[in-house]
Amino acid sequence: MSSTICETKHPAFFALIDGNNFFVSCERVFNPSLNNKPVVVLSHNDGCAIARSNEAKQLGIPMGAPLHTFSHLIKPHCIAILSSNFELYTDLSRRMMCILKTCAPDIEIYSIDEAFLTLSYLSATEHNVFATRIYDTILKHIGIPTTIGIAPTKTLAKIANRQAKHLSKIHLILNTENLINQTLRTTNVGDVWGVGKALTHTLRCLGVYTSYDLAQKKPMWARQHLSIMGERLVRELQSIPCIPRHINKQQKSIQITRSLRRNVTTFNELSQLLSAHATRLGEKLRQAKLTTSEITIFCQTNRFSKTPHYKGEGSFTFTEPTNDTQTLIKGTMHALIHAFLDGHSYHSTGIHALNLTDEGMLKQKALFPSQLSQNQTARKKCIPHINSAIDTLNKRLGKNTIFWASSGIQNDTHKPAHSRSPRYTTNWHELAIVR
DNA sequence: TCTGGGGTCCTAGGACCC
DNA sequence: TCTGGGGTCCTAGGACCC
Repeated sequence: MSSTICETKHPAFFALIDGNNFFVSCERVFNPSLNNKPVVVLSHNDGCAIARSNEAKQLGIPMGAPLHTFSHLIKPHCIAILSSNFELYTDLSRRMMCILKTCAPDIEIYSIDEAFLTLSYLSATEHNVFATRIYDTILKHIGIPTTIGIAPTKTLAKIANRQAKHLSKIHLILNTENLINQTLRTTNVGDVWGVGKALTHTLRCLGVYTSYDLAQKKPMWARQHLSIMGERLVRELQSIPCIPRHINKQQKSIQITRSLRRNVTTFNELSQLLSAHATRLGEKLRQAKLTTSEITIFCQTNRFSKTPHYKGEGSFTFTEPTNDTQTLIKGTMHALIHAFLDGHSYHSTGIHALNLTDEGMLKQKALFPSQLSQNQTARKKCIPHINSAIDTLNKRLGKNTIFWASSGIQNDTHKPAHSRSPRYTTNWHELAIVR
């Protein structure tokens, strides 16, 4: 798609493009038999619904619903239940964003299925054609249907996008005061981006029910009653952009958490699970070229169980920032000693890496370097190569081709019950076969 | 039986300093 | 009896997002 970038700046408009029911749409790209059928994609461990087709939404299956709360609908309505396939979704997302990058010079990827484009180089009369072309291009090249909302601020673009979906339209452009007000009047304040349950309650107590009501408030009123977030919201609803662009912001934390298919009670089992988490953390850090200097881990019992809830936490600070798997595992084990309490039945575990810094910083000498023997120094130099070799092998030959013995040989705590679709676009062994 | 995972931002309040 | 005050920094936890 070629769009001329004009020298003359038009008043800024924002476009929000998102993939409809993204994970379901990704599944349908390679499995057309899922079209026009209720489809639900489940979270890790098949716990609850994280994506639903429109047909599944019409059956009343809410976002985040635990599988057992709608399992009675599966057979009578022939609902297709799929385990999540994040490798496929991430790859199709990357492809979708690549197309968007060719559509506009200024793109801000907001999530796996959403991106904002700044349209300051287009005149208002061009928005309609622009949105239609984006929709057509992504559908043709990726196979994902999208919805596009265009408005003077990001918050209004979100509202436009939401309203377009309600009206079963491909796009909605809010470019006049009348249109904006009309849309705000029919949008509950709780449906505004940034307004959650707590804020909805507060706003209702203050007599604010629709987003139009909120847009009528003075920014100072919002600051007094709702803090700086509220003021920002009011201004955005009044067509004054004030959500800053996030440019190349470095990631601040990485976490890996999992709930388990069966509870575990022993230190040994927990240590194996957390060792696997630490291994995954190492992979993620190295992939992002980051290091961490502090980790916290937790192990907790089932929040929904009637028995008293226990959450054990422990942390570990490294003498110097690291992304070495073995070092991360050692730190994790130290932290677990603090967190583990015998006598509990643990249901979920996690590791959280903080104080992330650029990998390049590793090259800086520590202020008080530890005295290492010649052997230790030689080993230290080998560490990045060992990690890199393991990462390459696991990437090429499959996850866990090589793994640390501390993670245990058999692990039946994560296995999903439903089937994951093939990784059509990222794994040679799982390519689609044309007959 | 069965209730996700990975992030960011903001604020209140404690610790600490002078 | 009356036990400073103003500032900064850090952190835990809440709220929110997809």
